[in-house]
Amino acid sequence: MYSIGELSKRTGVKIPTIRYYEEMGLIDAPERSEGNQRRYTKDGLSRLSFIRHSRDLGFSIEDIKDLLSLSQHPEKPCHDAHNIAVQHLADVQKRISKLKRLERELKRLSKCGAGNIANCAVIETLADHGLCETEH
Amino acid sequence: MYSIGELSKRTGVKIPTIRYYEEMGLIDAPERSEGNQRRYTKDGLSRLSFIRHSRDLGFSIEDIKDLLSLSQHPEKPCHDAHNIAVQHLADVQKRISKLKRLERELKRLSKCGAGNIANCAVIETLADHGLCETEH
DNA sequence: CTTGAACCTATAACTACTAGAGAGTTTATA
DNA sequence: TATAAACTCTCTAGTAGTTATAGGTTCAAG
Repeated sequence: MYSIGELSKRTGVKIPTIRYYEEMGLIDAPERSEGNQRRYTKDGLSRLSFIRHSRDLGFSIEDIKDLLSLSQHPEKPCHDAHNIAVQHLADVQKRISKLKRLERELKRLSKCGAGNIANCAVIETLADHGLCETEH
Repeated sequence: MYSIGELSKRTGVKIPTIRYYEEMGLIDAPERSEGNQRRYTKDGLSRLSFIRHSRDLGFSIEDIKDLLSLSQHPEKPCHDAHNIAVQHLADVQKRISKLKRLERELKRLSKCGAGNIANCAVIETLADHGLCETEH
């Protein structure tokens, strides 16, 4: 049996976040001690690790709910889990290419040689989208 | 003079968002019509464009406040604007490399050949961080 | 003058947490 | 066994940057 603090240390998930996950229905409400404190089993620990790990990989709470309920049914086909991962991969790739465009723009922008605001490329570029090299 | 709806169409910023920016002090409260509706000038339009453009580039509301007040003082040196942009560039580059690690992991993860959940690499990997190739 | 679109304020929801107050519980040590 | 330190409890509110909703008012065209 782990207290919430121990669970937190073992998984790296902060205490209020664990309680938040409980409220959101990601983890079951655990048993309580006589004094009403949460007491977790090994199962609770591994479920929270799963969540932690999924969050690290950027899955949303909703996605994780789906993944968790899938993982509860080992006999089912895994298209669904697969689809969630592939969809998420697509999202990540979209974000990467958007950020790369942004990086190019900011690099250009930060090469400002002017001495004062009046001729500063940063301000000028922000004021006028037409000066941009790429669309965003 | 533009109504809020016209301003919204011209800048691509949604109406509630414009009102939110006003509340946050990013834009000045504009004059009102006799019936208490907002009426914007060309200045209001270009200020909002500046904001829109800065948000597109991922600057925070606070950064934009600084950039706006800098742009109001053309005689000042532009180190500050420059610093904000450079700092932001560093953030963006950090985000990119984090996402790329994630992309690698997800690509590996989504190549799941199993037929059912029991052997599905997606679920398995999420359940056990030890199976990951990279740190995250 | 009427109608319908656009506008007003105020409030709540969203995501995924984090922080704080004030009270109760558990555990380690004297 | 007493007490103090550390931990946990619930509840509320705050974060960023919007978006949505409700119930009412105003504007512009026909």
